[in-house]
Amino acid sequence: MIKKNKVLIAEDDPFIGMITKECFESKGYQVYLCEDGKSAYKIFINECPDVCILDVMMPLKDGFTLASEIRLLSPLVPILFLTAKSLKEDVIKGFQLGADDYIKKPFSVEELIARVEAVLRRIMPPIIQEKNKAIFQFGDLSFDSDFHLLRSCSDEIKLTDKESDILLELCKNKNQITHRKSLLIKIWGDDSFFNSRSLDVYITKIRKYLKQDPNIELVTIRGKGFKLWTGNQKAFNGK
Amino acid sequence: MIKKNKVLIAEDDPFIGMITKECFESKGYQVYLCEDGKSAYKIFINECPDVCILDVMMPLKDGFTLASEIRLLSPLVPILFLTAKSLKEDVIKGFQLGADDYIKKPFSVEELIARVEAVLRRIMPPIIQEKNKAIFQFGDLSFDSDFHLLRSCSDEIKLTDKESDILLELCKNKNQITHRKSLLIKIWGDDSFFNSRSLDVYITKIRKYLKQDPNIELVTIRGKGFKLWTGNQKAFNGK
DNA sequence: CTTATGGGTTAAAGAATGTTAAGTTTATGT
DNA sequence: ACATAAACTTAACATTCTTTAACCCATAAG
Repeated sequence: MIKKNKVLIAEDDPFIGMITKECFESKGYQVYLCEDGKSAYKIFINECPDVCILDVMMPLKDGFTLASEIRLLSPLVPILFLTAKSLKEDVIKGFQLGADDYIKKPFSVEELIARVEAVLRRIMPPIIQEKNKAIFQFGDLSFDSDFHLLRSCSDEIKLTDKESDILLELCKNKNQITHRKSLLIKIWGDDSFFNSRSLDVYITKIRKYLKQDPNIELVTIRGKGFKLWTGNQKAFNGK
Repeated sequence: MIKKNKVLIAEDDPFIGMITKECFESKGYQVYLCEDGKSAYKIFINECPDVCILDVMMPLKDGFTLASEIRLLSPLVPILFLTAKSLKEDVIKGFQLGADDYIKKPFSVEELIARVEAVLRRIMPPIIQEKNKAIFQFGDLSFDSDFHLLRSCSDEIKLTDKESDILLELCKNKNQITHRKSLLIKIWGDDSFFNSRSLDVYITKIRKYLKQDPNIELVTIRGKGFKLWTGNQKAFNGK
């Protein structure tokens, strides 16, 4: 399981705070929301967030002061200011305090998230981006999508790129439908006639591999797509 | 002697370009200014700037296209967009292309510089490690790119220039993909058919050298490029 | 029951890459 | 400047992966 990134949001406008929190949560972040600088500082100490989004004008302790205190504790944690103050001098001051971005209100939450992710992308070791360690288990088989390996108790098959890409999509939707069109777009970029036939060829190949475990079925849903079905749900002897 | 940071500025408005250039120069940067996307690409290849500031709407090649071409060549160089297009969709698109910032016109040059420096501050340590570091370690091997030496505990191989150049690029992107096209352009200057075959020959040679350590793999990513993979990632001890 | 359509399967063609060796160029020592 | 070895490129052939083609069957609609 991938560790959630923690975001500290210090914003005294409850409406903006709530909306922002929800959007970040829907993207899979762990959000810590507070409405003043002092409690933000406490949260920072307790939670060690991966990124801080600070309003500049806040009760008890303003964002600039808070940022400089945070910088003392952690010289590297990303800080983004979020503020209505758009004077050039304020922006410059924000960056001098070691900020990574300075976003003027009103702002779009999508843009804020894009900016946060731009910073995170910068500081995350590339390994983490690249390898999200995706190993799927179904029936007696396990599929390591990073290494394109399909393992059974008895042996191990190296899949080709396309085979692996397609199986990955199917795994992501295990026991649910994977739409033909969405597969085509994700793997080939468009859903032309030939690519569609190509997909069928790969489905045949993948079925051949999956034959190893008779409990696994790659079901066709005519006119819609495919479903990777791991029938034997019941034989779940508590692990 | 501190090396000047090189800034590529692609901006078709001569007035904005000039002002910006002068400001960066006064701050001690080496500036490469051009007014269209095609010449920007050429400058990028020749000069390997430390940061790129790209206008989105430019003659001959737009900033988004240019950015994606640059990303192929260099997955890490910071890119900042500079544009009058402030639609939310455009901003998001910019960040999706791997941009580090997206600045809407009109802007203050001081703010631009502050933003560039915020990004440079972020990446400086790794850049220095990656760019100027002459010695790479992976597995049981170490590669000294200055002296073209590949060492293992037992012996030492002297690589030829091309072998070394290619291995250096692969090392810079250790555990990440190195695109075939980017290698061809960086090493040969163009990606013709014959150079491409030549590259394959070198890959074979390098693989032979790397065989000394079974944990190191030079994986091919069909249709994309290669990845120097050093198996022993040893966990990621959090923190 | 008939037909059009979507899908299954296999084989062959095509494209990308791997490998080795034979040419060609470049650098080096004399 | 010359011979020579090393470095590099081109060629040829092998292998692997992907796409196209051909033919078949199953199912839903009329």
